Formats: sequence, C-alpha cells, structure tokens
Amino acid sequence: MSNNKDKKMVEAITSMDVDFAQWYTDIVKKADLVDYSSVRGCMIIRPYGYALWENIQKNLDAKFKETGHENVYMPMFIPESLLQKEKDHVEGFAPEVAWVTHGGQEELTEKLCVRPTSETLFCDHYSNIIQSYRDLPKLYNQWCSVVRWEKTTRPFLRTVEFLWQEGHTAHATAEEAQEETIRMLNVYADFCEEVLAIPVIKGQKTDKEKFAGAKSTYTIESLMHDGKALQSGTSHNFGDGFAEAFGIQYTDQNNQLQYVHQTSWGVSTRLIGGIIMVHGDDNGLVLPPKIAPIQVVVIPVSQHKEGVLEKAYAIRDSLAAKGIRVKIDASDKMPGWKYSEYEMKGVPVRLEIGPKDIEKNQAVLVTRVSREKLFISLDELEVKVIDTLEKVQKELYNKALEMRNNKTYTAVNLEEFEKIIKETPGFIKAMWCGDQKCEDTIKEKTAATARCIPFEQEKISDKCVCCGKEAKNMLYWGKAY
RNA sequence: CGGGGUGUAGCGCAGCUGGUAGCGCGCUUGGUUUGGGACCAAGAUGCCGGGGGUUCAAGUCCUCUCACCCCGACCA
Repeated sequence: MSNNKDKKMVEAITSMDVDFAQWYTDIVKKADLVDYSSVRGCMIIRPYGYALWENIQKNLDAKFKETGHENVYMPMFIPESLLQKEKDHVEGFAPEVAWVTHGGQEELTEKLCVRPTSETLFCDHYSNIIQSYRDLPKLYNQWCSVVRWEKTTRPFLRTVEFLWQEGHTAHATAEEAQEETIRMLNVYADFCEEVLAIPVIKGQKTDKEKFAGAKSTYTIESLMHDGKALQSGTSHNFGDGFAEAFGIQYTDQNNQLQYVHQTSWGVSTRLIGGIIMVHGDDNGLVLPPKIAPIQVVVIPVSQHKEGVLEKAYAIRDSLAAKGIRVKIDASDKMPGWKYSEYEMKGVPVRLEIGPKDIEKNQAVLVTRVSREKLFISLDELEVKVIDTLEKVQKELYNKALEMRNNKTYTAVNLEEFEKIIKETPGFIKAMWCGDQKCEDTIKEKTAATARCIPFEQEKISDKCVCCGKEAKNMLYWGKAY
C-alpha cells in the first residue's frame, strides 16, 4: 500500500489471523448486518442481518409446529415477587436484570424486571390453566426479545437486549419431559447441521454449567474459527422443581394431585454470530445457501450496451420462478465493486452476464467459496444454479466439520491440557472424575470450561485429566464465547 | 467491577510550543467509463462529546462529567 490510490481500491477486512475480534467486527459492520446504537450494549439489526434472523425463524418455527408446539406471547415485565419464587433461578439471573421502578412520575409499589427469560411467567400461567391430565401436555413457544444487563457486549454474541425463542412445556410425567428435552435438542442440532451447515456436539452440561433452576441442561456446542466454543442452543429438563415452586398441579386418572414436569429450550440471534465465525473468511461473510437472504446475485456487465439488462432481468425472473432467492444489481457501480460487495455479504452464487456472454449464450457462474469462474450455457442455467446451491451447502458443512476436527484435541493430564489451550485453542476431549473441584481447577488454570458431557462417549484414558482419580466421563472442554 | 484507550464532517483520521478547522473515503451535479472496488471537473457538509475554568484568544491547557471501544473478572 504505497499510496492512497491503492488503499481505496480495497476496503479491507482485517485478516482473521491478525485480529479475530476485529475481523468479526469488520464483517458485521461491512456486510451491513448490524449498526451500533445510542443505547449501550444494544445493537441495531439492519435489514440484511434481520433477513438472516427471519430465515432462522421461518425454518425453526416450522419445525416447532411440526412437533406440536404453539406460539404465545407473554408480558415483557415480571413482578419482583414472581421472579423470586424459584430460589436457584433468581440467584442465577438477579445480577443481570434490569428493573422498572417508575410508571410515569409515580414510583411503583412493586418493581418490575424486564424479562431476562420467561420461565416464571410461563409457570405462573401454567398454574392457572392446568387442572387435569387432559390439559397436558402444554407445548408453548414464544419469539421475543429478552434483556440481560451484560457488562461487555459484542454484536450477536452478547448484547444487552437480544432476540430469541423460548419453548416452555409442561408434561404429566418425568419420562415425557425428558423425551421432549431431547427431542428439541435434536431439532436444534438438525437445524444447525442441515440448514446452517454448522456441525455440533450434542451433550449434557455439568452441574456447574447447567441452567439456573434446571434438573439437567443439554446443549449443542459448535467450534469457531478461532478455536473458541459457542453454546449454540440449550434444552433444559426442569423436573418438577418449578412446578413445586409455582404450584402447577393436575389431577391424574386416579384422582391424585400431581406436579407437572417441565422443559424449556432456546436459541438466539447468537446463531448468526456462529454462522459468521464458522463459515466466514478474509473476504467477508460466507452464507450457507439454505439460510442466505440472497442466494444468487445477478451482475450485468457493460449494462449500458444493448440487450444486457434485458437478459439480466430475464435470468433473474427465471431463477425467481424456481423459488430461488435472487437479486439483480443494476446500479451504476463498477462490476468489480459489485463482485467485492456481494462477496463481503456472503452471497453463495454470483452470475455475471455481459455482451460477450450473450453472444455465446452463456453466463459466468462464480461461487463464494471457490471464487472460480465457470461458463454456463443459458439453456441449463436454472438446473446448474440449483445444483450449485446444493453442492455449496454440503461443501460448507464438510469444511466446517474438517475445521472442527482439526481443532479437536485430547489431553490426559493438566500439562497437556494447558499447552493445548495456550498454543492451539480448540475443543479438548478429556476424562473427568465428576468432581466440581476439578472443573474449578481447570478453569482457574486455563480459563477453559466444561462444554458438555457428549452423548457419544470415548475413552481417552482411565483417569481424570485434573486429579488423576478414576474417571467417570469424557468431556469436551474449551474456551467459550 | 479493575486496567488501558478514544471522542473533531455520514465514516476513517490529522490538527506540534494556544491565534478561530483540514485530509481521505462517502455524498450531490455534469461528463467520460463499465469483464475484480473507474476517472475528470464543479460542489455541499462542523455547537471539535458536554459543563466549568485559565487566557486578549481554547480541538489545543486545567478540571469535572458523559459516552463508547479494547483487555481481564462474570454471563444465551
């Protein structure tokens, strides 16, 4: 970069190897996903970012409905007394709730918290509407935003207000609740892998890491490019703890009063952070076709020349007719500018059409991942594009899986563990005795936490990686977002 | 909540030992361009984060304050 002319040619994204955090920030800003707002810790989700969320919603919502769930909407405020009904739950959330103390000029007799999560509201409601076993199960979900007064924030990964979905269900038996917990964990896992092309580890949280008030918490964990883990979705089995605290009882077939068994599960806009950090590269965002707001962008070249724009629009229309999310950019920017712009935005497929192509009855197809130019006959364009989108979807998953595998290590003692965390961050598979003290020690020494006890167990050794006593389980460990 | 940093045009910044604000990008208009972020010309854009001081004079010095960012401790 010897002079200003060079500089303005490429509005560079910081390389992820140089500064991963800056790379991330560059992408969310330059791909027009978010803007910072005047409200501390709160982000503005811009149309392109929101379109991603809408696609996530559309997809998941359909899956929730297929599995028998209904959408509801709860108040955004929770009276203090209600929040305090379940002891562990309050303790878990109290440090980060925002309080409303005034209505207009008047001080409220009971302050209201802005929901950090809605268990208490659902429980309160369930205690009113559930009487008989005939009322069960209740399978509710809500799409909303919640507020947690976080001290440090980053777009999508941790913000004071964030969008999410929270499912809350009530069941007659412990078995049903457990089934539901796992069912929804699998819905999330399938969604991540098939739609977002993000491979996940399914497993259970240790007691230390489980949700405040839950009997058990299950999680899907994914691995980012910088070797940090992202908890991408959680599903909790509450047992009857909340039911006891809130008096949610029903009369069973034998006229006996019983407590319900409950679950809750959620994913948030954090998933978008995951998409960015799993698939993105130094040229910007990379979006899996199934979630991309724009799957194909058509760029006319020399568009002032006779027939070019007409052809470009015709291509757009024919692809749109096949159900492809396609956009044409007929602005008067240079073609090169447009190439870079849509690469930055992670659009999976670009089609170029210019006078030379029209002459040869072809278009130029370039995928975001390979950036290779392919000449496609216009006669088979639709088929080729659909084909390419499917191929890219699979490719991204495979690439992500390979990346995760390359960054997954095993450790049999603390020295090994520490060395890995320091030198080659990633997932560490290591044995654990089951004692929380060892979890604490590892966290103190390495800043890594137990990500989960995976369903798929392996035997790395017989002994706990920390204390050397007999091991109970193999855990995934790592530094997390 | 500890440590560090930054607030000057829409964005990124410069502005030294005080003298009344500038550069690049972007934006507007016109023209030439268009196959990897075009070029020329002419424009428009400022409560220098806020309050209070010092001074003949304050982006510049002092002081208080607010906000944001980064690194740690805590968290979807």
